[in-house]
Amino acid sequence: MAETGGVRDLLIAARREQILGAATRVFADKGFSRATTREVAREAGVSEGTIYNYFEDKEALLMAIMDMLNETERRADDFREGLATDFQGFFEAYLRHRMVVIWENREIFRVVMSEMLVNAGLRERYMREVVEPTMRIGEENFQERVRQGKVRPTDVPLAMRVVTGSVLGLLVLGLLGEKEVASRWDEASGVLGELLLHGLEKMGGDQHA
Amino acid sequence: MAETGGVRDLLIAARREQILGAATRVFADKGFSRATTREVAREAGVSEGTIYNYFEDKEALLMAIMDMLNETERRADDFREGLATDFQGFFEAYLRHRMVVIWENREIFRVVMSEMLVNAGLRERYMREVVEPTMRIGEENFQERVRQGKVRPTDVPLAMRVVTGSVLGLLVLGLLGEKEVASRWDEASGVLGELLLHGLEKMGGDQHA
Amino acid sequence: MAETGGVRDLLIAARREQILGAATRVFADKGFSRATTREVAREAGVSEGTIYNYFEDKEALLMAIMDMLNETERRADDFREGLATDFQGFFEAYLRHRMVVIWENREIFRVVMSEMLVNAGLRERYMREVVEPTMRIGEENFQERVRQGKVRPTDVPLAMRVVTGSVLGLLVLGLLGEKEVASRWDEASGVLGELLLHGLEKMGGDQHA
Amino acid sequence: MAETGGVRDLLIAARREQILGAATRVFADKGFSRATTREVAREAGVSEGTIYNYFEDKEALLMAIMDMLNETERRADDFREGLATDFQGFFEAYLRHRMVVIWENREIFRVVMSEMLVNAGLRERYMREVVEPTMRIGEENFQERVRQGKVRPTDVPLAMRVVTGSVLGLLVLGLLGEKEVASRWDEASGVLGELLLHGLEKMGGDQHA
DNA sequence: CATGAATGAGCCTTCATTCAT
DNA sequence: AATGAATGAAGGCTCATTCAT
Repeated sequence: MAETGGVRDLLIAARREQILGAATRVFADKGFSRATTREVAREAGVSEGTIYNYFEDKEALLMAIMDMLNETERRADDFREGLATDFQGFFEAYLRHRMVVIWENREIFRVVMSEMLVNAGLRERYMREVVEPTMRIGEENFQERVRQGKVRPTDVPLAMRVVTGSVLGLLVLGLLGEKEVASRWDEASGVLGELLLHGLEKMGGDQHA
Repeated sequence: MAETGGVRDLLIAARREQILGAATRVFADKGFSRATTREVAREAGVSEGTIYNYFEDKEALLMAIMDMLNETERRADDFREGLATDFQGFFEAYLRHRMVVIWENREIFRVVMSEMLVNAGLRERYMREVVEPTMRIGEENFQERVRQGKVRPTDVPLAMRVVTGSVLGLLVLGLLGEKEVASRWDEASGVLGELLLHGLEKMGGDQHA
Repeated sequence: MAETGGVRDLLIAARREQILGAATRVFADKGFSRATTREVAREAGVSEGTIYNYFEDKEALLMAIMDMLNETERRADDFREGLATDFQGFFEAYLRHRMVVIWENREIFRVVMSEMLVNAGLRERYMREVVEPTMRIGEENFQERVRQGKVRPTDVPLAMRVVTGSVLGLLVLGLLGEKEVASRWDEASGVLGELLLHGLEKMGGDQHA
Repeated sequence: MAETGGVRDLLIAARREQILGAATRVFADKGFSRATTREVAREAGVSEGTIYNYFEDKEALLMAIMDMLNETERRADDFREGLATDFQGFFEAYLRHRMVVIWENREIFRVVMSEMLVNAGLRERYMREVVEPTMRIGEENFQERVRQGKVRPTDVPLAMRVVTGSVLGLLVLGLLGEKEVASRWDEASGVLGELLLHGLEKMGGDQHA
């Protein structure tokens, strides 16, 4: 009986995933509001009624998609641990990892970001649950690096936002279909790391002159 | 008679602006699809029917908002001209200017970006009309700077996207309500410029060690 | 002053006709309900507001068109007078005349008939003002012919309807675009007269056997 | 399972009929354009949305009503077969039958005819699908009768239109509410047959004199 | 649990009519 | 008298949600 329940739970979870995946695809294609439950159902291969056995309403689908994104972020953050020594190495590896994970989940980002931009409630929830914790941890790390003298003394909070934002901005460019970014995503993290670490300007000299 | 026509044209243009402003506010608040023409009309202080005397349909409102953004971008680009000498000075001034303009038009960006993320047609039009031309000009500029030896030799196309993306990403963070970015936008361009020019890493070397 | 008034009246009448003609064309093309006052105005070469200086509302346009048809019928009826002698000659001439007049006004019939079929009020008014008087006069004429022994004794009221109906039916066929009827309308009155006077059946013959 | 499907199909067909009947009544009463889907729904005893589960749009209701009429005509035409001998008997029986069928479906005719008069597309479809085939068959029949010497040599195409038109005209008179025709429809076919077969004119000849 | 027909609230849009110029 | 911008009521249609099977 317990095992039957276990199997059933697995089936239920699988069905949920199936519907959620379909919803992500349809929402990404049409946008949340323009997407219809009918099309989500067709894409998932179930009837419209079935969706309501797994989700309270259409909005709950969006929330569940957002939760997937939170999961992703949280897992990605685990990466930060145990990387105490080499700053440049850490930074580049971190960027690379984050960008890989983000790109894999880009369609989820697409849906969630599109809605967040025009939905204050969603936005606040995302900021509170995802961005703020991430920022706080990042800032601490950052501050520590400054204290260690590894990083140029700067406005840590804003620098943190610049780094985060530059990754986010590349993602957005990619989601908008920018061809260079979309086709060379893997290389982009290297260039981004290089710029953020060493800057554009050529060493040795001619600046300010 | 000519003046009457002139006055009339002004009134018509003003009415158009009035409706377009209202649409921008409502769309930014609710999102394009959730926004109703009724609410746009109320916000604009006209009747619903009047909207349709100035715009073909609801989608045309979105397109007109997008056109405002195109205008903005085009005017901002004029800035690039006549700045041939000091790279660092040019770059910082350019960033500052772009960021001011972008932030002033942030609600327009909010609406357009939200829709573009999930509307392929809009996206392609924006890429073709705004992003690609901007990128092309920027790349040429960039390339020239590299040739002049002012800028570290790098992957110019991707570096260009990184710079563009970092501005875009800060904007998105601000639009998402990130408090640091939103409240210190003016300072952000300085930090961004510093990072992009000189990098995070402290000079004189302990990297890799 | 009186003459100025006369000239003015003529201008007013001409403008009325202009609008009414435009309305007839547009209504005939789209149907009363689908036609818009805007299109009537454009077709008439006036502004929408002007229509309302000449007609109470859109329905009044329809009523005025119907009145044109009443006029037509009344004038056509004058024909009946002073034709007392030869039945066959009278009948054929009458048919020919009626059919010419009807065909000339077919677009008016098109509009009015289409609306009457689904508008009880209009229908009743038309029956009362046009059909019933016509029928009454026709029946009297008919009855007299029977009394004179010129016409086969028959059910005069129904025979009257059959004659009227056969003309009406040809008109409807023509309005529906039946090519034979539409292209050979002038010949149709002859064939109709022949059939109604002498019948299809060959004389001297094998009927009933 | 098969039977369940059968029952479901029957229910679906019944629901379709229910909506179509309601649409016919409402359209006949108000005209297609003035009729509202809301009123059709109320008349059918379903919700407005349900209409759209069975018909593409409001126009599809009209088309389906027209199809009912096509069906009717096609079934009525079957009558023509196997009636080879007595012309007068055939003709009278044919008229009687056609008129009964037409009168039974008069409200369908009302709706369709009203729209056809002012809708070229509908008109052409009806001419092509219904009138032209009917005319062709009728003409052949007619021609054969002439060849057999049963029918006075005449302009067969136009004579065919006269016969068809006279039935159509009586229908229109009836639809317009002409009391004699409406209340004595059954007798009308007899009078019509008599007139079309033998004509109005008294035999034994005072014609032309 | 799955289904999909039924529902009806609500949206975009049209258009007859008004009225200030 | 002519104009045409403004109005807002009303209609066709969509779609999230419910529920009987």
